[in-house]
Amino acid sequence: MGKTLRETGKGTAATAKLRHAGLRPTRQRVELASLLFKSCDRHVTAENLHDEVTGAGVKVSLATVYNTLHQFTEAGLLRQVIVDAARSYFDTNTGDHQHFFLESEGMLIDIPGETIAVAGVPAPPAGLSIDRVDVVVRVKRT
Amino acid sequence: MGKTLRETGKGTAATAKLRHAGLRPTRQRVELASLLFKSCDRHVTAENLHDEVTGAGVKVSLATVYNTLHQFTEAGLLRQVIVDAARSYFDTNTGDHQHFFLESEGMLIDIPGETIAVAGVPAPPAGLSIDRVDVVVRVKRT
DNA sequence: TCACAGTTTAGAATCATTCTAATCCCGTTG
DNA sequence: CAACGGGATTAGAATGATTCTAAACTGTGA
Repeated sequence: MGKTLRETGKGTAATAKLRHAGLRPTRQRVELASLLFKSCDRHVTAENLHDEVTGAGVKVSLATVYNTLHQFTEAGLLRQVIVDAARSYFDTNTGDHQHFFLESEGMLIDIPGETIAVAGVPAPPAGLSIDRVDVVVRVKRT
Repeated sequence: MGKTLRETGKGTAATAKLRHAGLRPTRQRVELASLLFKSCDRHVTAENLHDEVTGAGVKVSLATVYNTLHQFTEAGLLRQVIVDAARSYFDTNTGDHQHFFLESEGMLIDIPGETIAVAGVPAPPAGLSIDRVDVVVRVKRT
């Protein structure tokens, strides 16, 4: 206990990632980035991540978690997934892919980008261009 | 002014639709159903529909609009569309189809069901079955 | 080390939506 | 046709996620 960032090695990777993204590596951002990017393909909500970081004994306000999630998203480190009217999810996988969504448990599962093919998307109405195509496979317990 | 439901002919169609759905045709529900199903392929939010019915000089509370939208959805008369974290949309087209969504203006546009083909959806994890596949084509002004 | 612009934060504020409990009214019964 | 009973409506409070505000704090370049 009482280990510093340097001692745990937490800082290095996360700090570099933040600097690359043009974000000042503050204690809170480094802490959150460490949690988010330690493992791959994570799906978190603000509340969710706040509990996690708090549970790890680190003091970060919920407002900062919201701010940080949005900043990471703008910086291209995260992607926001809209599948539930009740809350927003953030996905550490920013590449081309889709999702299974189990609403009853708020669970998201990645589907690799090459797996699903969407054909026949019509040209959008005049004056509009396609930003991206989202596919959500809604599932339920059998 | 001062026309009754019978005189305007509003009641008949909407009333029948409500009865079929097993919903008691109250003044508010008939009024809302008339607005919703007068034209095809409408996309409304609760606030949205409340303004419309209020603007038409009919007094319906926002709570009732919410209740009614959910009841209509459960009865299969409407379908809820989740594309925006900020609010819920309800679609009078309950058939198989997808959407263009212009977030900046909260505008939804139907894409007929046969138009888009989604191939390669993997089998869901054990214990889960597919409920439905939603495709949202997010567009922006050019 | 200093200063300052960018950050964090507690708490208030906001927004959509839901809940509550009282009142109302549709449809049936007598 | 009036009474009744249970579903429906409603105003207003409550909720829950998210955002805002204004003050306190902290990386970072000089």
